[in-house]
Amino acid sequence: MLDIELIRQDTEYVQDALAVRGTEFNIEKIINLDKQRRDLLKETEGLKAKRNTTSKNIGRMENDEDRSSLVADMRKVGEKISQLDQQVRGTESKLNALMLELPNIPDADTPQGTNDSDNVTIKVFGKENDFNFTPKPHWELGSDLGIIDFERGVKLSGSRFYVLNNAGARLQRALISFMLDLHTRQGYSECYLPFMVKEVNFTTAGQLPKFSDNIYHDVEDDAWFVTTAEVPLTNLHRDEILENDTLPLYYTAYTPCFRREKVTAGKEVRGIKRGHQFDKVEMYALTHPEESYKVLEKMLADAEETCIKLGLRYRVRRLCSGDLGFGSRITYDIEVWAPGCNEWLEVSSVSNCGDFQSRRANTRFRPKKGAKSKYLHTLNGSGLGVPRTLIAVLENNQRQDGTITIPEVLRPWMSGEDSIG
RNA sequence: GGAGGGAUGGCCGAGUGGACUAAGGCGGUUGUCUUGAAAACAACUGUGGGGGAAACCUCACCGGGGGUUCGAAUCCCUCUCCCUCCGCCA
Repeated sequence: MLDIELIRQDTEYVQDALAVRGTEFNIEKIINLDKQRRDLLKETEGLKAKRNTTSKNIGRMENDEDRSSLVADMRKVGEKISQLDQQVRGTESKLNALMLELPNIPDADTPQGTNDSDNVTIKVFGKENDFNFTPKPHWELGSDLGIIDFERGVKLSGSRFYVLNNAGARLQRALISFMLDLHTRQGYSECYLPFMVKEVNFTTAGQLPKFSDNIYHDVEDDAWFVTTAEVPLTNLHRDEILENDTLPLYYTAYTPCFRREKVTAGKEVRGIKRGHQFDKVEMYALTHPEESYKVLEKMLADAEETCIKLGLRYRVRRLCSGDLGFGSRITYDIEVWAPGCNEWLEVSSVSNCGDFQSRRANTRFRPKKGAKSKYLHTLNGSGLGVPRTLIAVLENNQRQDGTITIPEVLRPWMSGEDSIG
């Protein structure tokens, strides 16, 4: 959510700043509703003040005649008030609905562009693996080794679901444990979250109202399946005022992620790259406004370290304005190289949302004892998406005979074994 | 799923239609006293919105929403959550 005061006072700036996202937004309508709201408030509150003092006087009055005449007057005032209140409510809900549809203002450092081809690669780390054979894609490796079962996944749940067996299942669990332990050492506190949350959590995090098509939910119980741990984490401190010295707060959490993505079958969804259910370890931070850019760099470095420790070749890209997420001001993507699929796979998105989510969530901090509370900044970053990391681990560590070398850092969770197959 | 009991400020807790401008206590902040601290005493001590250059004025908020009334923490309806008991259950 943007600051209505900013929109009011610097309308042109907001209009221009949002335009770089490539969509038009009706700021003027918001300005008008805001004006209308304040005018109505002035009127209705004046009447309420009058009624309050008069009602107090009525309680003290002895003279029945004066009394009943005032009561009659106030009855009329009351009718006018409830009429105006209704108008206020109507105006506010219209205004709020429009405000919720405005995305965040991209940071000055976010490059302008229209789609992912305009994203800017700022770093490539690691050398290309020197295979003296043609590396296989993971769907071949996985099927041959009996660790990924696509057919039975489809039997159970339909297309884009799979079953992991034996070393495949263990390797995924190893990755999750490795990531959580690493992030804990990096200063994040681990938490286990509900995988179903109420609708309001999605609005707060900025996934609703815009992305309702992508979320699985049960209407009867107001239970919405998380699309990312970012959603519950954004709401962990909803409606709270945090003490100054508790910031920054760092969290890490593993959750499955459920997404009703409507991507047509084909190269984009081959293998385990894009399922309706996938695991992810998330990093999240709540910070002072003036610290969020420093924390953004820390979180990027922390996500990179995950790739480095796993021995994966990766690149870092800065997303352009047209590819930027709804709530983000600035985002780095990390992509790892998968030699079997022959492509870069996005395994992490690290974003600074500024106060966009904290306004929606009403999460504030108090800069000093007795001072006015302020909205804090929130950041999120994957650390990392598990299936794609698994793909990269399998494809990069394959040997000519189809077996896999298990990366050293994962062996503690693989009973010390050094290979699969 | 059934029956009953609850929800009041940072915390405890009083409050059944008009002085609630929410008692009292605890906690917190500041001050007096003190070499310093403790104790004692005193004052202050919620959130958000609107107006205003500011001082300040004003509105709303006693779990959420709606209603009755000139006037609601208080009465009515409804929802949520918590507790106790019964049933069911991995």
